[in-house]
Amino acid sequence: MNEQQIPTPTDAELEILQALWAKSPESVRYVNDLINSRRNPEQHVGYTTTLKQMQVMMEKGLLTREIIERNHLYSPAQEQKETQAQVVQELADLAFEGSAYSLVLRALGSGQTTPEELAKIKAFIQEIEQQKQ
Amino acid sequence: MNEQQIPTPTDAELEILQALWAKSPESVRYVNDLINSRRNPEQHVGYTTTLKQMQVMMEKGLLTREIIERNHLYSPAQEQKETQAQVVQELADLAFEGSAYSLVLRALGSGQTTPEELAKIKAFIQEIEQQKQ
DNA sequence: TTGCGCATACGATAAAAATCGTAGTACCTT
DNA sequence: AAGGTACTACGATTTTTATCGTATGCGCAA
Repeated sequence: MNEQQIPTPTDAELEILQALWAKSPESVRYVNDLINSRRNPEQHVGYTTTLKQMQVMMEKGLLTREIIERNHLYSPAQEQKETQAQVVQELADLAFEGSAYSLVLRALGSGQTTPEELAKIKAFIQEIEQQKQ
Repeated sequence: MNEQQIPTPTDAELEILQALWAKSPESVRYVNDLINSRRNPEQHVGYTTTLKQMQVMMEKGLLTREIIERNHLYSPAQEQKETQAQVVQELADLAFEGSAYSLVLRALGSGQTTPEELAKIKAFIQEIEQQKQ
């Protein structure tokens, strides 16, 4: 029986997860540095803030931890794609009447995607269509 | 000069916007009823909660208001598609390293889209590709 | 004309999320 | 052995978001 029920991450938690998706297991120091390297200096976040955040995420079941040489190394408890699917679904519910379809249209419509990416998306759709038969 | 700088809506605010995208201008009563009709009774939200929320949204510039026969009717200050593009971008930044492309792949990958929708998405991509030439 | 129903205003509170300060501990360096 | 450095634990605070209670005003029906 799957009794987990992992909550969907908050914004700050997603930022941390993103760091760990890039590389894990990793230390709080690594995560904190990476996050701050992506922010402008005015909104740097303190080390203990990230630490506390990650401790809370452990309790929530969002992260796992291993202790190596008295250092704590964290990893995401879920696969990246699972979490991503979860947050996309949440946004779809909140702003697109639950329709992943209209979310996709909007994402494509804002012109951020390159021609190569468009081609890959088409190819991906083909794949799905094949499978479904 | 466009001096607006409208903040991106919170979750509760998106719920309200969704109601007004369906029909506007409309009253607080309408919005509150619609929201509650989509929730299970345990988490119904009080009328004054929605009212207050919408008043705050006015101040933030998310809604506009007109007074007709001493009733207040609200409308979204932005087009639906603008706001939607905004929140998609935000989610992309937060969970997809800023890439709308990988967000789209994930949305498509979770199998919520029907064959018809897939076809329409392909068609839409064609359109974009035409335009770009 | 009285009072009920329905509306808005708005301060207060509650709940959730994010940030930080301080203390404690271990290791290394001198 | 003492001091510096780097780590974790954890309570407390701040900030943001969400919810609500109470006061107040207006129109309509009895």
